[in-house]
Amino acid sequence: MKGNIKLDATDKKILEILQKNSNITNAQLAKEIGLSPAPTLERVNKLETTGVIKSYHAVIDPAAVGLGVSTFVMVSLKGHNKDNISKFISAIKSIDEVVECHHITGAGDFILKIVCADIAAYQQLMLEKVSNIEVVDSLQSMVILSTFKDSKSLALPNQQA
Amino acid sequence: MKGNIKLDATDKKILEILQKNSNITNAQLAKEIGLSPAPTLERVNKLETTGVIKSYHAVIDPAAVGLGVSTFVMVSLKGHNKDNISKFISAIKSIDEVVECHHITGAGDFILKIVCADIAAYQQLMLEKVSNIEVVDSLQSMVILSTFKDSKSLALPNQQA
DNA sequence: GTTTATTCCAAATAAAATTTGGTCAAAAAT
DNA sequence: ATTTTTGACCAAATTTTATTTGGAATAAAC
Repeated sequence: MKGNIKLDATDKKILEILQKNSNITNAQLAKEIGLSPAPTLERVNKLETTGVIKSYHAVIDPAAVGLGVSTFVMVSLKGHNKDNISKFISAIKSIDEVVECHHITGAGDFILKIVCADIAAYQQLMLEKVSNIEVVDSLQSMVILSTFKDSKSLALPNQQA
Repeated sequence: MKGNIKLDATDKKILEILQKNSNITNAQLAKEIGLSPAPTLERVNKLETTGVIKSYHAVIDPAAVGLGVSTFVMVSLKGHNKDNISKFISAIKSIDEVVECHHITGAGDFILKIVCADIAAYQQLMLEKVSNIEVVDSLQSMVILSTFKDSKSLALPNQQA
């Protein structure tokens, strides 16, 4: 039930613009895509109700709120069975500093993205929370030294419906 | 010049709410934080002008627009000098499918997040674009099988100003 | 204890979103 | 081939929301 929504060039323009800046007014959006406000709004509403647009978020500067350490962590589990995986996932979901958790192919089983205040907080988080999840076997941390690209826009492919 | 902005409990509430849903009306936001619309708006504006809130974005469903493959790629460069690093970064910035690029400690030098249509598109992207960056030494791909957490909200730490 | 800064509210105003009614053109049906 | 239906659109009215204003209350500075 996904991927079968037809998007024309106008819809794509809307998605490109709203991914870059969702605080644009409907009137301005209408002007940029070359339509009047009424059908523009209608299209945006349709994109929302069909689930193409999932949500809208403010992005904050981590440094400005005292979040100085971001990391990726590769996690290997003790067993790869469904039960262990769901135990791991539910434990991870309760840790606020873990902002992403993906099941992956390759070296590890999961990759996490963690954002927290400083190295001390990170150490404590890893020792007291992540390491303590019983099904966790090994952890490999990669500390982010600096971020050169963090686009909030996905490049839209040429539909192959 | 970062991290020295004082945020009280009300500001934090605002940030928590706007990270979760930036499309809330100012009136509703005011109600949720227990203030009237005027000072609420004033606080939001201040958070924007001081750079605490960086931007606002719509999040789209990758599957709904035909983006079926997401990966992390660990990249090692041939040399770790400034010149090679800046060559790599500028090449990466021009590839739309690369949505994130972080300089990291640990196994590789950089980690990328890539989102594209399918495995064929991914292969082509890697072969024709990423591998072709001259300073790239080795690449290790991790394909995302499924995503269990992708929070757009950072957990705000207790200020230590 | 006065002044100065903030922070806030209620109410007025301005701007924006949303609805409405109807036109037009393309596609489907007859 | 003509009619009907459908979908997308626009202009303008209406409703909702954002924003400004002026002033009160509070707390910090002097």
